[in-house]
Amino acid sequence: MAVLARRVRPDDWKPIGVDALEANAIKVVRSTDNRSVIAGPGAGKTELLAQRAAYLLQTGIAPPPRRILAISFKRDAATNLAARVRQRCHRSHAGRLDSMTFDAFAKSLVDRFGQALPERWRPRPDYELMFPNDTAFRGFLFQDVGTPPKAIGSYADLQAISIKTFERSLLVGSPLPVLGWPDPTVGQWAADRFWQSSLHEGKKTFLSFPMIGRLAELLLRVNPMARDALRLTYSHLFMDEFQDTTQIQYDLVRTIFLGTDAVITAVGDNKQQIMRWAMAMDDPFSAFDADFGGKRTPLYNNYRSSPELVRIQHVLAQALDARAVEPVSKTATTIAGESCAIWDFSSPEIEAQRLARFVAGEVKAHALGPRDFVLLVRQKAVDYAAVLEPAFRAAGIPLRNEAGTVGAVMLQELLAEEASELLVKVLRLAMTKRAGRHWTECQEALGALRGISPEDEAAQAIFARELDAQATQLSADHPEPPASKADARTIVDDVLCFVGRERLIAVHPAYAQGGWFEKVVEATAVHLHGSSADAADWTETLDTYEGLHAIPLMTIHKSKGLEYHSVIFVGLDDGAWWSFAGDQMEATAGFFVAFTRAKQRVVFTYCAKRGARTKIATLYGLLSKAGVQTIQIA
DNA sequence: TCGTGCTTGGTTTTT
DNA sequence: CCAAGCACGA
Repeated sequence: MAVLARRVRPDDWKPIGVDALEANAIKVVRSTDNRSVIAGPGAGKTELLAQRAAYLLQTGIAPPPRRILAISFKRDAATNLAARVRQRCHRSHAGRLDSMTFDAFAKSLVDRFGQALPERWRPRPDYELMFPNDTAFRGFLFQDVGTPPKAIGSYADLQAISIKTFERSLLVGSPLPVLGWPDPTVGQWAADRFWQSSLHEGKKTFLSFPMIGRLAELLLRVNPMARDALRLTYSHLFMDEFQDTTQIQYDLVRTIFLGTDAVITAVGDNKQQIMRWAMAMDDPFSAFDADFGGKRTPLYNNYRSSPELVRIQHVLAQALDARAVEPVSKTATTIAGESCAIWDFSSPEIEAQRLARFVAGEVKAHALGPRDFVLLVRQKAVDYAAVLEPAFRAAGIPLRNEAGTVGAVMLQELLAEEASELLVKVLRLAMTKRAGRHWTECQEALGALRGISPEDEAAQAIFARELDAQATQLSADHPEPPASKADARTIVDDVLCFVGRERLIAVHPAYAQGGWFEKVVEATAVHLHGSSADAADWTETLDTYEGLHAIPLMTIHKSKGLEYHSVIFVGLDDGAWWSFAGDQMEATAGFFVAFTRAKQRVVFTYCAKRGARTKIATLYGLLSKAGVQTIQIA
């Protein structure tokens, strides 16, 4: 018998798990109208959405059986929000939040209703995903597309179309015309050829995510039943990282929710818009305010960074938005000395050695872990890793390139994969002592996969016994960490056998596509073997696997949404920032993102051997304006 | 086969 | 901006 969650009266509702929210945050949490929340880094945007979800669900303002749809741009953001709501709410409440990425949402619509599309736009039910690159589009435009009919245009007209224009404007730039383009230009004719051949002319239908987004919008436009089903389902919509919204995503939301009773909350930060290359709209907040009557509600607190860092951040923020308001830091300074400095080194080798010694010293002196630090670079993390890694190893701190690849998968991506997470959970349970915490985690994760209800105590007890037996068997079969790659693969296969390959694939649609599952499984084996190399036992192997004691190295893009005690940005020079002149705003936004990851300290390093600092003088100018000093290190 | 000079990619999300 | 890869001529 399920325990029912008690409903709270709106007046009695209090934020959960936080001391206080600022006035505007409370207003948004309790809002009954559409809001655009523009707030800087560390303002607690995700926390705000989690609190609002709790408020709507616990007070019944989102009345059952209606649900909340939370749309994020990245997978980890979607998972993160769902996890926070689960922490704060009863299962029966948290279960009425659908937190997913835009792409997952659009794909679910095409999978559910796609067969109701008019024939010319209907994908085959067994369609496959494609990730076309410039080469694919070039091949299509210069070869496969053929010659346009005379009345439409010439081959030369066709050649005049740039790849970017074709990919972004013609193919998916605007909503699809139900009956096709009535009087097509050459570009529209070519786009239609691409659509038709992708949909109907191959052995299978192949669709990219932007194409899926456009099909989802079309199917809701022509199929009012499907559209009304969604409108009925969702009483509230959240949109995270709204500054990164593309026209495709925006059009889809507009088709579903414009003119309905759904209450929309969009949160984001224009100053962190570093995804313009991925077709993010110029100013999605203004479009939202105009179309949906969104009411701007800024947040003024910064819960992440020290007052000194917030002061410097504001100097950078003003370069991105002249009207930016300086946030109020809610975090105390805990370090002695400068919060920010530029360190000027004579060679990359000396730089590596000094940085390693610095981090090792700080870790020792101030009870910090390697994970409190991050090494950020603009690009080419492998090249930096090659120089930094030996120095950090010598100082007793392993360095890990999060953007590095194991097998065919990027490390950061692999660790977020369900297959990899389950592997670690099962191995921790089976191979390490005092596995109490791992026991609960394992039982929850595997139980969910098997569809065992947490309330069904009898089934849980039977499953617990099976889990115990399997864990004992695993540790008997593999008492030591793998000595070879083949060994590692056997262990991974044994664990998957127990977890249930089919179950895993059934729950995660991505694993049914192409060869992704096999790639992930192979990568886990490769990484498991690699992690056992210098490890004395299973605990050390699994710690290394998860990178628990390693300092992370990553690009600015990968660091978005993360936070660290100390940020060390390596390579503030023209070389790394080659694209600065091309799009100053986007580059400065990247600089801002890097800076704002830090809670207490930011160090920039420079080395003349890597390049000059004339092209990015503006960035140095901003730091100097904020009073940041350059220190020569001999 | 080698040197020269030109083009291109790098930062990258999504099942 | 700079490194790598390519085409082309000697």
